Amino acid sequence: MSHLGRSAPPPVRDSYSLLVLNVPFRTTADDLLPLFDRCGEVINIHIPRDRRTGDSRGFAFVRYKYEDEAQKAVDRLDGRTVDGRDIMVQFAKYGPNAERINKGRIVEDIRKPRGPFGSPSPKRRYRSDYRDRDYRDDYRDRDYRRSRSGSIERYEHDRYQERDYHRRSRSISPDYDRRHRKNGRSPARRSGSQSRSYSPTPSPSRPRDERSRAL
DNA sequence: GTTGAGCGTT
Repeated sequence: MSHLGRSAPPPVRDSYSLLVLNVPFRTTADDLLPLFDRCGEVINIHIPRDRRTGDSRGFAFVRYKYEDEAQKAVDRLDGRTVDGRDIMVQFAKYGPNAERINKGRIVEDIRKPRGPFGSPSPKRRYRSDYRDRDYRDDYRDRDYRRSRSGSIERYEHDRYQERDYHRRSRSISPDYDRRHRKNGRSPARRSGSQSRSYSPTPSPSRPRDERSRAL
C-alpha cells in the first residue's frame, strides 16, 4: 500500500496491467492510487515519464492482483473524469499477461498454466542463478558479440533515438515543433565552421617541410 | 505557463 515505486516491482505473473489513457499531465500515481484502489487490490502503478523533461506522458499503468478486479476497474473507471479529463481504462496490450489480452479485453483461452508454447522445458530454467547468468553470457557471446559486435547499451540508445525520431517524424502538431524551435532557437547552429566540417588538424606543422625532407 | 495519439520503469 505504501510501497508504490519504493521497493522492487512485484512479480507480474500474477498481476494484470491496465492501461490508463487521457490522464492529465499533472496527475501522479498517488492521485490514481486511491481511485483505482477502490476497485480492487492495486499492486503497483507506473507512469512513464519523459527523459528529457521528466513530465508524464499522459498515460499510466495500473497493475491489479486479480483480473476480475481489473475488469471492474475498467468498467467503473473507464470514462471517469479525473482532474477535468475523462480517462480511458483498458487492459494493457503488451506485458506479461498480453497473451490473454486481445484488443483491450481479456481472452479466456488459457486452460492450464503449462506455458504458451505447449511444451515447457523448465529443466534448464531451474538452474541456479549463477548458472542462468552464465548461460546468458554465453548466448550473448555467441550471437550478440558476433552480430552486433557491440554492447547492449547501444541497443537501448538506438531504441530511444528511434522512438524520438518516430515521435517527431509523425508530426504531432505544427505548434509543437514551433514552440520547441522558438525555445531552442536552433541549438545546433552557432558559427557553422566547427559544426560544418571536422578539422582534426593532426599536425599544424608544415607538411611541406616533411615532404621536402623526405624528398 | 505549452501538448493529447498511444502501450511501461525506476
